[in-house]
Amino acid sequence: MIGKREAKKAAMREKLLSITRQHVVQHGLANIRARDITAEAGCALGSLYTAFDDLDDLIIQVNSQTLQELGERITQSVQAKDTPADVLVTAAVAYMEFAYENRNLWEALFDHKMKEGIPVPEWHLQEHLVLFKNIAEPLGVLRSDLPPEELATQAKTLFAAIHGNVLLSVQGRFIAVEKEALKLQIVNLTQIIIKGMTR
Amino acid sequence: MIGKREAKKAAMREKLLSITRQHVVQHGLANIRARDITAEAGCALGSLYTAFDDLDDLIIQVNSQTLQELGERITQSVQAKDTPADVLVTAAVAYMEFAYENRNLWEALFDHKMKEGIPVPEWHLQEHLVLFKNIAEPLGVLRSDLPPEELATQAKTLFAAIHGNVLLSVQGRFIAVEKEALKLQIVNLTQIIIKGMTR
DNA sequence: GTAAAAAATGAACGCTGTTCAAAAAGTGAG
DNA sequence: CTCACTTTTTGAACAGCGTTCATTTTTTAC
Repeated sequence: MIGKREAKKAAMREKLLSITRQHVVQHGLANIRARDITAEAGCALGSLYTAFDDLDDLIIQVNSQTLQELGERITQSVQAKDTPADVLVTAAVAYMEFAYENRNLWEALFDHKMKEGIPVPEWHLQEHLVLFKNIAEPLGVLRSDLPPEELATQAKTLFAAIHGNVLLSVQGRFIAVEKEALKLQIVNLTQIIIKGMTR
Repeated sequence: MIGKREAKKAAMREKLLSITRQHVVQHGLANIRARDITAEAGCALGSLYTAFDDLDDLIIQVNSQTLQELGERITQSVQAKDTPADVLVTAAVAYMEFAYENRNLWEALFDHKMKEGIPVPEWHLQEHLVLFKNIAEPLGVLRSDLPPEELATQAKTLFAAIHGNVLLSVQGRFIAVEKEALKLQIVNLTQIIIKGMTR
């Protein structure tokens, strides 16, 4: 009976993680409580701290999952597209749709702040790069004249522009909250920027 | 000696407000504590709750001030500009510079969340409209063919695109943190979108 | 079977925003 | 000025939070 400890520990981590994820989905990041999570998991309050460093750690794990799913969703959406412009518009729409359909998970990605002085672990920062993964390449096809560094900057600019629109819309700030209206807006903006960038 | 009560109450509000504002400037929204504010004001903890409804109310007052200053800054920056494109680029740069030079105040505008179930007061939502005030008009000159409603949508899209870039940069997410680099990026993006929108 | 190692437990700690009974201060009439 | 009344100030108290830690329980290896 070797490895029973590790198995139980891994099972506990998984249980706490999935419960936390579901809690974020249903009640949002702001309503995550250590006591709620452990109560629902049927374990003691302290067990959370043998499975994870602290709540920040636990939430980062949730966000890590979300980023992976988001990345897969975007990658999958651009599979059948052939023109670079098509890829970019499709990726932007996929991003927007994911945010809209998984509002609380998506908001947690950007609302979560580490406690004072503790930096976000490097491996998790790296995970955020999936957000550009599908942008830099098609943009490179459109602008083969640009040096890689400049291309990366433009890709980030494009992403940030789309992100800003999705953000203000999902938050219900100023912008239309309706999904279809936002989709049109995102397609419109993406095309505008592509045209502007490839002139 | 009439109105001494009102005067003291107003003075207390002003004192707590300015101290809170300074605290946000120096330590950020996340580090605002009722006990710190009242201690620095030299009054009892409970006094905060006769001057303001709660911490959310106090923070909204700070944000209200910030929005007013931000609005004035943008309005002032576009005074001498004559072409619509010039106005838009200048306003975008002014927005970015304000965010950069008043990072904590600016972040508080978008980081602050009301407690569960309590909506942001309508008058404060209205204050956010200063952010477009200087966008819709010059855009209307460039696109006199568009109906007002469509124009408003485009203005919001433009603002959100710029906002997204400023946000990710100020947060140090992905994008360049250097001020001059961001400025170039903002000018570039704004021009791209103007071109794309006025084709 | 037994001793060492790891994990689970939940009471306790320190901090938070908010409340509220009591004390203090301001107000207006006589 | 005095006195009743109203409003504000006060800070102890409360409920809730994340986190810690001595104690107990479980797992491991011999």
